[in-house]
Amino acid sequence: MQEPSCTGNGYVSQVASPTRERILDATLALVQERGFGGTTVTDIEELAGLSPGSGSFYRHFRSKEEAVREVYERELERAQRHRETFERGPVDDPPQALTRRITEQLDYMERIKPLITLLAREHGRFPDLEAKIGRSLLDQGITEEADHLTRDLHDHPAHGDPRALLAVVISAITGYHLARTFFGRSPADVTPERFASTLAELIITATLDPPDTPGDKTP
Amino acid sequence: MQEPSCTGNGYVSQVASPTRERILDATLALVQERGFGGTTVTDIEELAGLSPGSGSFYRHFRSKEEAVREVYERELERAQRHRETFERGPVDDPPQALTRRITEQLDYMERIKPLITLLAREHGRFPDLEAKIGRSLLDQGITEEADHLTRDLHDHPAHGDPRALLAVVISAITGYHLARTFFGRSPADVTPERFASTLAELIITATLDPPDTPGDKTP
DNA sequence: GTCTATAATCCGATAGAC
DNA sequence: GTCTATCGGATTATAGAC
Repeated sequence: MQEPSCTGNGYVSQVASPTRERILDATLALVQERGFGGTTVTDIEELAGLSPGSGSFYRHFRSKEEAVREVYERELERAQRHRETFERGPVDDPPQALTRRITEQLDYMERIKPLITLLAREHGRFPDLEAKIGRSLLDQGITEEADHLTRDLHDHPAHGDPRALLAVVISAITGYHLARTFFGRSPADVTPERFASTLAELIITATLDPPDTPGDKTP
Repeated sequence: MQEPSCTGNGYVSQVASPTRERILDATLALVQERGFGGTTVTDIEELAGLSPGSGSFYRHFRSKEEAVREVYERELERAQRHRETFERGPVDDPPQALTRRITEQLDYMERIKPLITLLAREHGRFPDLEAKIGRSLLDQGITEEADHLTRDLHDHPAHGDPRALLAVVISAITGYHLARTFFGRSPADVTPERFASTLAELIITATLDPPDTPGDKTP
Protein backbone atom coordinates (compact mmCIF):
# COMPACT_ATOMS: atom_id res chain seq x y z
CA MET A 1 0.00 0.00 0.00
CA GLN A 2 2.39 2.71 1.23
CA GLU A 3 6.14 2.78 1.29
CA PRO A 4 7.70 2.66 4.78
CA SER A 5 9.60 5.86 3.87
CA CYS A 6 13.20 4.89 4.06
CA THR A 7 14.26 7.57 1.62
CA GLY A 8 13.76 10.44 4.06
CA ASN A 9 17.35 11.13 5.00
CA GLY A 10 19.26 9.40 2.26
CA TYR A 11 20.92 7.27 4.94
CA VAL A 12 19.76 3.85 3.69
CA SER A 13 20.47 4.55 0.06
CA GLN A 14 21.26 0.93 -0.84
CA VAL A 15 17.78 -0.34 -0.02
CA ALA A 16 15.95 -1.54 -3.12
CA SER A 17 12.73 0.23 -4.01
CA PRO A 18 9.73 -1.42 -2.37
CA THR A 19 7.83 -1.51 -5.64
CA ARG A 20 10.73 -3.20 -7.34
CA GLU A 21 10.74 -5.76 -4.56
CA ARG A 22 7.00 -6.32 -4.94
CA ILE A 23 7.45 -6.85 -8.65
CA LEU A 24 10.08 -9.50 -7.93
CA ASP A 25 7.73 -11.16 -5.44
CA ALA A 26 4.91 -11.20 -7.96
CA THR A 27 7.18 -12.49 -10.69
CA LEU A 28 8.41 -15.31 -8.49
CA ALA A 29 4.90 -16.33 -7.49
CA LEU A 30 3.54 -16.29 -11.02
CA VAL A 31 6.46 -17.99 -12.73
CA GLN A 32 6.38 -20.70 -10.08
CA GLU A 33 2.70 -21.21 -10.79
CA ARG A 34 2.44 -20.76 -14.56
CA GLY A 35 5.99 -20.72 -15.90
CA PHE A 36 7.82 -18.01 -17.79
CA GLY A 37 5.80 -18.30 -20.98
CA GLY A 38 2.54 -18.49 -19.10
CA THR A 39 3.15 -15.33 -17.12
CA THR A 40 2.40 -11.97 -18.69
CA VAL A 41 3.79 -8.61 -17.67
CA THR A 42 0.21 -7.49 -17.14
CA ASP A 43 -0.29 -10.30 -14.61
CA ILE A 44 2.85 -9.25 -12.79
CA GLU A 45 1.78 -5.63 -12.67
CA GLU A 46 -1.60 -6.56 -11.30
CA LEU A 47 -0.21 -8.81 -8.55
CA ALA A 48 2.37 -6.17 -7.66
CA GLY A 49 -0.38 -3.60 -7.12
CA LEU A 50 0.26 -1.64 -10.29
CA SER A 51 -2.28 -0.81 -12.93
CA PRO A 52 -2.51 -3.90 -15.16
CA GLY A 53 -1.63 -3.19 -18.74
CA SER A 54 0.22 0.01 -17.94
CA GLY A 55 3.89 -0.33 -18.65
CA SER A 56 4.82 0.64 -15.09
CA PHE A 57 6.71 -2.62 -14.87
CA TYR A 58 9.17 -1.26 -17.39
CA ARG A 59 10.20 1.63 -15.14
CA HIS A 60 11.89 -1.03 -13.00
CA PHE A 61 13.01 -3.70 -15.43
CA ARG A 62 14.01 -3.57 -19.05
CA SER A 63 12.14 -6.76 -19.90
CA LYS A 64 10.35 -9.74 -18.43
CA GLU A 65 13.47 -11.82 -18.85
CA GLU A 66 15.55 -9.35 -16.86
CA ALA A 67 13.10 -9.49 -13.96
CA VAL A 68 13.05 -13.28 -13.95
CA ARG A 69 16.82 -13.43 -13.98
CA GLU A 70 16.89 -11.16 -10.98
CA VAL A 71 14.41 -13.46 -9.26
CA TYR A 72 16.80 -16.36 -9.77
CA GLU A 73 19.70 -14.38 -8.33
CA ARG A 74 17.68 -13.27 -5.35
CA GLU A 75 16.52 -16.81 -4.60
CA LEU A 76 20.05 -18.13 -4.90
CA GLU A 77 21.26 -15.57 -2.36
CA ARG A 78 18.45 -16.55 -0.04
CA ALA A 79 19.35 -20.20 -0.40
CA GLN A 80 22.97 -19.45 0.45
CA ARG A 81 21.94 -17.47 3.50
CA HIS A 82 19.70 -20.33 4.62
CA ARG A 83 22.58 -22.73 4.28
CA GLU A 84 24.71 -20.74 6.70
CA THR A 85 22.06 -21.36 9.34
CA PHE A 86 23.07 -25.02 9.44
CA GLU A 87 26.54 -24.45 10.86
CA ARG A 88 25.80 -25.84 14.29
CA GLY A 89 28.14 -27.60 16.64
CA PRO A 90 28.63 -31.37 16.51
CA VAL A 91 26.36 -33.62 18.49
CA ASP A 92 27.57 -36.66 20.34
CA ASP A 93 24.99 -39.36 19.87
CA PRO A 94 25.42 -40.51 16.24
CA PRO A 95 21.92 -41.86 15.49
CA GLN A 96 20.17 -38.79 16.81
CA ALA A 97 22.72 -36.43 15.29
CA LEU A 98 22.26 -38.01 11.89
CA THR A 99 18.48 -38.02 12.14
CA ARG A 100 18.55 -34.35 13.04
CA ARG A 101 20.94 -33.56 10.22
CA ILE A 102 18.67 -35.24 7.71
CA THR A 103 15.61 -33.50 9.11
CA GLU A 104 17.46 -30.21 8.82
CA GLN A 105 18.26 -30.98 5.21
CA LEU A 106 14.60 -31.65 4.51
CA ASP A 107 13.69 -28.35 6.16
CA TYR A 108 16.32 -26.63 4.08
CA MET A 109 14.87 -28.04 0.86
CA GLU A 110 11.47 -26.86 1.97
CA ARG A 111 12.83 -23.37 2.46
CA ILE A 112 14.52 -23.20 -0.91
CA LYS A 113 11.50 -24.70 -2.59
CA PRO A 114 10.95 -21.62 -4.77
CA LEU A 115 14.38 -22.00 -6.28
CA ILE A 116 13.91 -25.71 -6.84
CA THR A 117 10.54 -25.11 -8.46
CA LEU A 118 12.05 -22.51 -10.77
CA LEU A 119 14.83 -24.88 -11.76
CA ALA A 120 12.39 -27.68 -12.46
CA ARG A 121 9.91 -25.59 -14.39
CA GLU A 122 12.23 -23.45 -16.48
CA HIS A 123 14.97 -26.01 -16.98
CA GLY A 124 16.87 -25.10 -20.14
CA ARG A 125 15.77 -21.48 -20.46
CA PHE A 126 18.64 -19.89 -18.53
CA PRO A 127 21.56 -22.31 -18.84
CA ASP A 128 24.05 -19.85 -17.36
CA LEU A 129 22.00 -19.36 -14.21
CA GLU A 130 21.33 -23.08 -13.91
CA ALA A 131 25.03 -23.84 -14.11
CA LYS A 132 25.79 -21.22 -11.49
CA ILE A 133 23.07 -22.48 -9.16
CA GLY A 134 24.07 -26.08 -9.80
CA ARG A 135 27.62 -25.30 -8.77
CA SER A 136 26.49 -23.49 -5.68
CA LEU A 137 23.87 -25.97 -4.51
CA LEU A 138 25.53 -29.21 -5.55
CA ASP A 139 29.24 -28.66 -5.10
CA GLN A 140 29.10 -26.47 -2.04
CA GLY A 141 26.25 -28.42 -0.52
CA ILE A 142 27.94 -31.74 -1.18
CA THR A 143 31.28 -30.84 0.36
CA GLU A 144 29.59 -29.34 3.39
CA GLU A 145 27.37 -32.36 3.84
CA ALA A 146 30.37 -34.62 3.52
CA ASP A 147 32.02 -32.68 6.35
CA HIS A 148 28.93 -32.98 8.51
CA LEU A 149 28.58 -36.68 7.79
CA THR A 150 32.15 -37.53 8.69
CA ARG A 151 31.87 -35.37 11.79
CA ASP A 152 28.65 -37.03 12.88
CA LEU A 153 30.20 -40.44 12.34
CA HIS A 154 33.54 -39.57 13.89
CA ASP A 155 33.89 -42.72 15.97
CA HIS A 156 32.53 -45.09 13.35
CA PRO A 157 34.65 -47.07 10.93
CA ALA A 158 34.73 -45.43 7.51
CA HIS A 159 32.48 -46.70 4.76
CA GLY A 160 34.11 -48.52 1.87
CA ASP A 161 33.04 -45.84 -0.62
CA PRO A 162 32.17 -42.68 1.34
CA ARG A 163 31.52 -40.59 -1.74
CA ALA A 164 29.01 -43.08 -3.10
CA LEU A 165 27.37 -43.23 0.32
CA LEU A 166 27.10 -39.46 0.21
CA ALA A 167 25.51 -39.61 -3.23
CA VAL A 168 22.91 -42.07 -1.95
CA VAL A 169 22.08 -39.90 1.07
CA ILE A 170 21.78 -36.70 -0.95
CA SER A 171 19.75 -38.45 -3.63
CA ALA A 172 17.37 -39.88 -1.06
CA ILE A 173 16.77 -36.51 0.59
CA THR A 174 16.33 -34.77 -2.75
CA GLY A 175 14.03 -37.45 -4.08
CA TYR A 176 11.89 -37.49 -0.97
CA HIS A 177 11.40 -33.75 -1.17
CA LEU A 178 10.68 -33.68 -4.89
CA ALA A 179 8.18 -36.52 -4.72
CA ARG A 180 6.32 -34.62 -2.04
CA THR A 181 6.43 -31.42 -4.03
CA PHE A 182 5.33 -32.90 -7.33
CA PHE A 183 2.73 -35.36 -6.10
CA GLY A 184 1.69 -33.74 -2.84
CA ARG A 185 2.37 -36.99 -1.01
CA SER A 186 5.34 -38.61 0.61
CA PRO A 187 6.77 -41.70 -1.05
CA ALA A 188 5.01 -44.73 0.41
CA ASP A 189 3.20 -42.24 2.67
CA VAL A 190 6.14 -42.19 5.07
CA THR A 191 6.44 -39.11 7.29
CA PRO A 192 9.61 -36.99 7.29
CA GLU A 193 10.51 -38.19 10.78
CA ARG A 194 10.17 -41.83 9.85
CA PHE A 195 12.12 -41.20 6.67
CA ALA A 196 14.93 -39.39 8.49
CA SER A 197 15.38 -41.96 11.22
CA THR A 198 15.29 -44.86 8.75
CA LEU A 199 17.88 -43.23 6.52
CA ALA A 200 20.06 -42.44 9.54
CA GLU A 201 19.81 -46.02 10.72
CA LEU A 202 20.84 -47.25 7.28
CA ILE A 203 23.92 -45.07 7.28
CA ILE A 204 24.97 -46.09 10.75
CA THR A 205 24.46 -49.78 10.16
CA ALA A 206 26.51 -49.56 6.99
CA THR A 207 29.38 -47.82 8.75
CA LEU A 208 29.20 -50.14 11.75
CA ASP A 209 29.40 -53.33 9.76
CA PRO A 210 31.00 -52.76 6.37
CA PRO A 211 30.53 -56.06 4.52
CA ASP A 212 33.10 -57.38 2.09
CA THR A 213 32.10 -56.85 -1.47
CA PRO A 214 31.52 -60.32 -2.96
CA GLY A 215 34.31 -61.23 -5.31
CA ASP A 216 36.58 -58.66 -3.72
CA LYS A 217 39.18 -60.42 -1.57
CA THR A 218 40.96 -57.92 0.62
CA PRO A 219 44.09 -59.41 2.20
CA MET B 1 8.64 -37.11 -45.31
CA GLN B 2 5.97 -39.37 -46.80
CA GLU B 3 3.45 -41.59 -45.11
CA PRO B 4 4.24 -45.33 -45.20
CA SER B 5 0.82 -45.94 -46.74
CA CYS B 6 -1.02 -48.10 -44.28
CA THR B 7 -4.41 -46.88 -45.47
CA GLY B 8 -4.31 -48.78 -48.75
CA ASN B 9 -6.71 -51.61 -47.94
CA GLY B 10 -8.54 -50.30 -44.88
CA TYR B 11 -7.33 -53.35 -43.01
CA VAL B 12 -5.57 -51.49 -40.18
CA SER B 13 -8.43 -49.16 -39.45
CA GLN B 14 -7.60 -48.61 -35.76
CA VAL B 15 -4.20 -47.07 -36.45
CA ALA B 16 -4.11 -43.38 -35.56
CA SER B 17 -3.44 -41.00 -38.40
CA PRO B 18 0.29 -40.59 -38.95
CA THR B 19 -0.03 -36.83 -39.04
CA ARG B 20 -1.85 -36.85 -35.76
CA GLU B 21 0.93 -38.93 -34.29
CA ARG B 22 3.57 -36.54 -35.65
CA ILE B 23 1.72 -33.63 -34.07
CA LEU B 24 1.80 -35.42 -30.73
CA ASP B 25 5.51 -36.10 -31.15
CA ALA B 26 6.19 -32.46 -31.96
CA THR B 27 4.05 -31.28 -29.06
CA LEU B 28 5.89 -33.53 -26.64
CA ALA B 29 9.29 -32.38 -27.83
CA LEU B 30 8.45 -28.69 -27.72
CA VAL B 31 6.59 -28.69 -24.42
CA GLN B 32 9.46 -30.61 -22.85
CA GLU B 33 11.87 -27.99 -24.15
CA ARG B 34 9.94 -24.74 -23.74
CA GLY B 35 6.92 -25.50 -21.62
CA PHE B 36 3.23 -25.18 -22.48
CA GLY B 37 3.18 -21.39 -22.50
CA GLY B 38 6.38 -21.18 -24.49
CA THR B 39 5.16 -23.46 -27.25
CA THR B 40 2.98 -22.07 -30.04
CA VAL B 41 0.71 -23.99 -32.35
CA THR B 42 2.73 -22.58 -35.23
CA ASP B 43 5.88 -24.16 -33.77
CA ILE B 44 4.11 -27.48 -33.46
CA GLU B 45 2.86 -27.34 -37.03
CA GLU B 46 6.34 -26.57 -38.32
CA LEU B 47 8.00 -29.42 -36.40
CA ALA B 48 5.23 -31.80 -37.48
CA GLY B 49 5.94 -31.01 -41.12
CA LEU B 50 2.83 -28.89 -41.67
CA SER B 51 2.80 -25.38 -43.03
CA PRO B 52 3.54 -23.10 -40.08
CA GLY B 53 0.78 -20.66 -39.39
CA SER B 54 -1.83 -22.64 -41.27
CA GLY B 55 -4.43 -23.98 -38.93
CA SER B 56 -3.85 -27.54 -40.10
CA PHE B 57 -3.20 -28.45 -36.49
CA TYR B 58 -6.84 -27.75 -35.77
CA ARG B 59 -8.02 -30.46 -38.15
CA HIS B 60 -6.63 -32.94 -35.60
CA PHE B 61 -7.07 -31.24 -32.22
CA ARG B 62 -9.57 -28.74 -30.95
CA SER B 63 -6.94 -26.75 -29.04
CA LYS B 64 -3.36 -26.77 -27.87
CA GLU B 65 -4.52 -27.92 -24.44
CA GLU B 66 -6.33 -30.91 -25.91
CA ALA B 67 -3.19 -32.01 -27.73
CA VAL B 68 -1.02 -31.65 -24.64
CA ARG B 69 -3.50 -33.64 -22.60
CA GLU B 70 -3.35 -36.40 -25.16
CA VAL B 71 0.45 -36.28 -24.95
CA TYR B 72 0.22 -36.89 -21.21
CA GLU B 73 -2.10 -39.84 -21.72
CA ARG B 74 0.10 -41.36 -24.38
CA GLU B 75 3.22 -41.04 -22.23
CA LEU B 76 1.44 -42.58 -19.27
CA GLU B 77 0.47 -45.58 -21.37
CA ARG B 78 4.04 -45.91 -22.58
CA ALA B 79 5.30 -45.78 -19.01
CA GLN B 80 2.88 -48.51 -17.99
CA ARG B 81 3.98 -50.67 -20.90
CA HIS B 82 7.61 -50.13 -19.95
CA ARG B 83 6.88 -51.20 -16.41
CA GLU B 84 5.57 -54.56 -17.56
CA THR B 85 8.98 -55.27 -19.03
CA PHE B 86 10.41 -55.58 -15.53
CA GLU B 87 8.49 -58.70 -14.59
CA ARG B 88 11.47 -61.02 -14.66
CA GLY B 89 12.12 -64.09 -12.62
CA PRO B 90 13.74 -63.90 -9.19
CA VAL B 91 17.50 -64.07 -8.88
CA ASP B 92 19.28 -66.01 -6.19
CA ASP B 93 22.27 -63.95 -5.13
CA PRO B 94 20.83 -61.05 -3.10
CA PRO B 95 23.53 -58.39 -3.59
CA GLN B 96 23.65 -58.81 -7.34
CA ALA B 97 19.91 -59.17 -7.65
CA LEU B 98 19.39 -55.94 -5.75
CA THR B 99 22.02 -54.07 -7.71
CA ARG B 100 20.43 -55.19 -10.94
CA ARG B 101 16.98 -54.26 -9.70
CA ILE B 102 18.17 -50.76 -8.87
CA THR B 103 19.93 -50.40 -12.19
CA GLU B 104 16.73 -51.50 -13.90
CA GLN B 105 14.81 -48.85 -12.00
CA LEU B 106 17.27 -46.20 -13.14
CA ASP B 107 16.87 -47.40 -16.72
CA TYR B 108 13.13 -47.25 -16.30
CA MET B 109 13.27 -43.66 -15.11
CA GLU B 110 15.44 -42.83 -18.09
CA ARG B 111 12.84 -44.32 -20.40
CA ILE B 112 9.93 -42.45 -18.86
CA LYS B 113 11.96 -39.26 -18.75
CA PRO B 114 9.52 -37.43 -21.06
CA LEU B 115 6.69 -38.01 -18.63
CA ILE B 116 8.80 -36.95 -15.65
CA THR B 117 9.91 -33.83 -17.46
CA LEU B 118 6.32 -32.95 -18.30
CA LEU B 119 5.28 -33.41 -14.68
CA ALA B 120 8.13 -31.26 -13.42
CA ARG B 121 7.71 -28.49 -15.96
CA GLU B 122 3.95 -28.18 -16.06
CA HIS B 123 3.24 -29.01 -12.44
CA GLY B 124 -0.09 -27.46 -11.44
CA ARG B 125 -1.49 -26.93 -14.92
CA PHE B 126 -3.35 -30.25 -15.24
CA PRO B 127 -4.12 -31.34 -11.67
CA ASP B 128 -6.42 -34.16 -12.77
CA LEU B 129 -3.79 -35.72 -15.01
CA GLU B 130 -1.11 -35.29 -12.37
CA ALA B 131 -3.26 -37.06 -9.80
CA LYS B 132 -3.95 -39.90 -12.20
CA ILE B 133 -0.27 -40.27 -13.12
CA GLY B 134 0.75 -39.95 -9.47
CA ARG B 135 -1.56 -42.81 -8.57
CA SER B 136 -0.27 -44.96 -11.39
CA LEU B 137 3.44 -44.27 -10.95
CA LEU B 138 3.60 -44.02 -7.17
CA ASP B 139 1.05 -46.48 -5.89
CA GLN B 140 1.46 -49.14 -8.52
CA GLY B 141 5.21 -48.68 -8.72
CA ILE B 142 5.56 -48.77 -4.96
CA THR B 143 3.60 -51.94 -4.40
CA GLU B 144 5.42 -53.67 -7.22
CA GLU B 145 8.80 -52.57 -5.97
CA ALA B 146 7.88 -53.74 -2.50
CA ASP B 147 7.13 -57.17 -3.95
CA HIS B 148 10.45 -57.22 -5.78
CA LEU B 149 12.36 -56.12 -2.71
CA THR B 150 10.90 -58.74 -0.42
CA ARG B 151 11.46 -61.36 -3.10
CA ASP B 152 15.10 -60.35 -3.62
CA LEU B 153 15.65 -60.45 0.13
CA HIS B 154 13.70 -63.64 0.70
CA ASP B 155 16.23 -65.27 2.99
CA HIS B 156 17.10 -62.12 4.91
CA PRO B 157 15.55 -61.08 8.23
CA ALA B 158 12.90 -58.42 7.70
CA HIS B 159 13.73 -54.81 8.28
CA GLY B 160 12.17 -53.11 11.30
CA ASP B 161 10.17 -50.71 9.12
CA PRO B 162 10.00 -52.17 5.61
CA ARG B 163 7.74 -49.45 4.30
CA ALA B 164 10.12 -46.71 5.41
CA LEU B 165 13.01 -48.63 3.90
CA LEU B 166 11.07 -48.77 0.65
CA ALA B 167 10.49 -45.01 0.80
CA VAL B 168 14.22 -44.42 1.23
CA VAL B 169 15.10 -46.67 -1.69
CA ILE B 170 12.53 -45.13 -4.02
CA SER B 171 13.50 -41.62 -2.96
CA ALA B 172 17.15 -42.32 -3.59
CA ILE B 173 16.53 -43.68 -7.07
CA THR B 174 14.20 -40.82 -7.93
CA GLY B 175 16.55 -38.19 -6.55
CA TYR B 176 19.55 -39.62 -8.35
CA HIS B 177 17.72 -39.54 -11.65
CA LEU B 178 16.31 -36.04 -11.18
CA ALA B 179 19.62 -34.55 -10.12
CA ARG B 180 21.17 -35.94 -13.28
CA THR B 181 18.34 -34.64 -15.42
CA PHE B 182 18.23 -31.15 -13.96
CA PHE B 183 21.93 -30.50 -13.48
CA GLY B 184 23.40 -32.79 -16.11
CA ARG B 185 25.62 -34.36 -13.50
CA SER B 186 25.36 -37.25 -11.07
CA PRO B 187 25.22 -36.37 -7.40
CA ALA B 188 28.80 -36.33 -6.11
CA ASP B 189 29.79 -37.44 -9.64
CA VAL B 190 29.01 -41.04 -8.77
CA THR B 191 28.25 -43.35 -11.70
CA PRO B 192 24.96 -45.28 -11.86
CA GLU B 193 26.78 -48.57 -11.26
CA ARG B 194 28.51 -47.27 -8.18
CA PHE B 195 25.28 -45.76 -6.96
CA ALA B 196 23.33 -48.97 -7.49
CA SER B 197 25.83 -51.25 -5.77
CA THR B 198 26.21 -48.88 -2.83
CA LEU B 199 22.48 -48.60 -2.35
CA ALA B 200 22.10 -52.37 -2.63
CA GLU B 201 24.83 -52.90 -0.06
CA LEU B 202 23.09 -50.47 2.29
CA ILE B 203 19.83 -52.37 2.05
CA ILE B 204 21.43 -55.74 2.58
CA THR B 205 23.49 -54.61 5.54
CA ALA B 206 20.42 -53.10 7.12
CA THR B 207 18.43 -56.31 6.71
CA LEU B 208 21.32 -58.49 7.84
CA ASP B 209 21.90 -56.62 11.07
CA PRO B 210 18.82 -54.75 12.20
CA PRO B 211 20.02 -52.64 15.13
CA ASP B 212 17.90 -51.86 18.15
CA THR B 213 16.47 -48.38 18.03
CA PRO B 214 18.03 -46.46 20.94
CA GLY B 215 15.48 -45.86 23.67
CA ASP B 216 13.30 -48.58 22.22
CA LYS B 217 13.55 -51.62 24.42
CA THR B 218 12.04 -54.59 22.65
CA PRO B 219 11.59 -57.55 25.03
C1' DG C 1 -6.44 -33.27 -45.05
C1' DT C 2 -3.52 -29.43 -46.34
C1' DC C 3 -3.25 -25.07 -47.96
C1' DT C 4 -3.89 -19.50 -48.16
C1' DA C 5 -5.82 -15.90 -45.90
C1' DT C 6 -7.56 -13.61 -42.19
C1' DA C 7 -10.30 -12.40 -38.03
C1' DA C 8 -9.87 -11.41 -33.15
C1' DT C 9 -7.21 -11.22 -29.39
C1' DC C 10 -3.25 -10.89 -26.55
C1' DC C 11 1.22 -9.48 -25.43
C1' DG C 12 5.70 -7.02 -24.89
C1' DA C 13 7.28 -2.70 -24.96
C1' DT C 14 7.25 2.55 -25.70
C1' DA C 15 5.65 7.62 -25.52
C1' DG C 16 4.26 11.22 -23.02
C1' DA C 17 1.15 13.59 -19.52
C1' DC C 18 0.97 14.25 -14.59
C1' DG D 1 7.15 6.64 -10.44
C1' DT D 2 2.54 5.78 -12.00
C1' DC D 3 -0.83 6.54 -15.16
C1' DT D 4 -3.48 6.50 -20.07
C1' DA D 5 -2.96 5.33 -24.60
C1' DT D 6 -1.11 2.86 -28.19
C1' DC D 7 2.12 0.66 -31.70
C1' DG D 8 3.73 -3.55 -33.79
C1' DG D 9 4.03 -8.15 -33.73
C1' DA D 10 2.78 -12.69 -32.28
C1' DT D 11 -0.89 -16.10 -31.31
C1' DT D 12 -5.12 -18.78 -31.23
C1' DA D 13 -8.49 -20.20 -34.00
C1' DT D 14 -11.65 -20.07 -38.15
C1' DA D 15 -13.32 -19.85 -43.25
C1' DG D 16 -13.12 -21.57 -47.53
C1' DA D 17 -10.53 -23.08 -51.84
C1' DC D 18 -8.31 -27.21 -53.63
